[in-house]
Amino acid sequence: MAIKIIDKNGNIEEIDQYNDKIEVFRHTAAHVLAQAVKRLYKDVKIAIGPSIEGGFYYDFDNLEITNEDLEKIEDEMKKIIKENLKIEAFILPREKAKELMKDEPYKLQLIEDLSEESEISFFKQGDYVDMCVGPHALYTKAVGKVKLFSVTGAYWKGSEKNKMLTRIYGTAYKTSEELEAEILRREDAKKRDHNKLGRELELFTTVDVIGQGLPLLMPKGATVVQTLQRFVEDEERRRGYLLTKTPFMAKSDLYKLSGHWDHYKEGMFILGDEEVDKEIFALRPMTCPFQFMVYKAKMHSYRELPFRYNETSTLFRNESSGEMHGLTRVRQFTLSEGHLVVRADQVEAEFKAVLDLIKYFEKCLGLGNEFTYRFSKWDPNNTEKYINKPEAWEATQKQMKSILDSIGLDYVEADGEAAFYGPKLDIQGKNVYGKEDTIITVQLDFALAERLDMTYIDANGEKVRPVIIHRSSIGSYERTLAMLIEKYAGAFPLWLAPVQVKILPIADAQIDYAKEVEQKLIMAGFKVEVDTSVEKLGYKIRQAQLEKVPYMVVLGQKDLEANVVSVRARDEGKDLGQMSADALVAMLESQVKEQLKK
RNA sequence: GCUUUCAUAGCUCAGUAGGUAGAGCAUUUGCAUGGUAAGCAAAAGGUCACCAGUUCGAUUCUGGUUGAAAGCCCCA
Repeated sequence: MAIKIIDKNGNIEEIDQYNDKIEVFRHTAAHVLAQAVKRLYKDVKIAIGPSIEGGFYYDFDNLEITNEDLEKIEDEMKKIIKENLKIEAFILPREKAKELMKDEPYKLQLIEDLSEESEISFFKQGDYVDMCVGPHALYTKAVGKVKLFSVTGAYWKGSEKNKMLTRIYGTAYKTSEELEAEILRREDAKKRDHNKLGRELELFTTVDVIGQGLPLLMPKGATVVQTLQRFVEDEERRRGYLLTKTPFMAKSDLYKLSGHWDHYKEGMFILGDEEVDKEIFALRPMTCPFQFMVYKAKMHSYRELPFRYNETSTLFRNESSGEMHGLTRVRQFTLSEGHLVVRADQVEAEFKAVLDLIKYFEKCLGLGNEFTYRFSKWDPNNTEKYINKPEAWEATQKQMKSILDSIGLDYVEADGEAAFYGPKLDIQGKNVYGKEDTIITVQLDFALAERLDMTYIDANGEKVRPVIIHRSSIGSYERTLAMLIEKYAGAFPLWLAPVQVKILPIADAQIDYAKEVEQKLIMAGFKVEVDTSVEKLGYKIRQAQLEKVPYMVVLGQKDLEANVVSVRARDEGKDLGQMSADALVAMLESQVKEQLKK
């Protein structure tokens, strides 16, 4: 059955499928929400209410409610939908529009932002009129089933300088089955949330008296990070990287040289008081200037370049208090951070090699499909935030774009997301709730070599400025761990699992044998635990499953006598039967090898 | 930093309309148990996040601090 929608000029279109224009119905749902709020609360001012991925929201001023009130508003929305109000579109000239919206200060501001000659469109449903470009459903019944999720604050026009409004989030679907499925999906996402699951699996914890944004990796979490770190450092060495270990802090002089003092001071932990102390220090928020000093410690010939420095680098950033979240937004984190000092003619090849390394890590972690690419450019109007050299920005961005295009990378462009010294390729990951974070970044830097007076001697004996590529290969270990927890719902692939094999002796008589098998697996490099409790086997298996251990080894009298082990795999709950301990080691080794295949 | 909500045992939560608190799971002990998804019993465990105020008395009311959740603004 066709559903009708109406645009701002009053044209009516018939569509077959609700889902083809789902954003239209959700946008209309936002209007229904505003209408419901207006009916229930006097003196509320409306701001804007668009459809967004997965739903819609509407912003209000002068509305003080809590989550408990949402049910009441939802009921009013259902009533409006049931009333099946007809939606009418009309257009007014600017002055008339202002007259109509005289009691809606936010709408008036929006009118002010529009050009003088523009005509302004309105949509009306019953007693409610909203200024809006549409289109909308022709009748409120077409909105379908609605659900409100939360009430939060949001700045007017997205600027912290403006007033904070009250935002209500919700969603709409054609049928209640689809709506129920979405609610279930959201509940399921909660179960994978690294901030919950990571604590349950004893990967990390936080402590009030230690502070916000300072998670503690517990033995299991630390083991996963250690596995990752060894893997990254070994692979980088194979690819010609040179390891550095540089200080976690420096005098302010260093950051003044690099420009971080001017551009990033707010984000740094500063030790000492500029007014009082002769010398003040700051914990490092990036490794760049430290590794540059390693380069500068001696003269370099053009023949030596490129230099590829990497460091498993602990960084400190003084994030504002409302930002901290689990392992994804913290004040201290460890980044696989590297800087390549290259000649201009090497930029392209080195940039591509960095991407190749990143792709390899993505593959081994199984995160390839989770990522999207963002080409982050500067904002020429924001000279506060960026080094103000328009020609250099244009040239560097052009070069980066051509490299990205030449390897056929699928990316989106974003203005105003660059580093202060150059454009970035950001590799973005999404958490279980759809929120995006930068996981890995590669940056082309035209500025810092000059600021820090870095040079090499070219074939003519002249001093020349190198180009610098800033790069991470796996991102911050904390944030990557969070991605992995959510991707695998805690059931890590064998090579990453903090406990790879759990040995379950059936009775005390097999404990010595269990220790023997454990020793064999440990010597082969595997992470093993023996369950020495006196519980029944079924109970032990249940525990191992809750811990999401990849392999369980059951040892009973029969196994001991035959000198074999009975193996169960976590995945698909497969029973692999009896095998010798050596065969088990061989099986595990080949599986790890397969998982890390180039 | 801002808006809203919140903080009771290791975890999940109940409770006290102001008189210092309870359950399930986990832990410990005893008993039971050689074989595939939670055996039975007992014990232990809490300055009810912290600091003030009101009160004869505060875990409960008020204010502040710290920490947590969702979102905004920022950001790897």
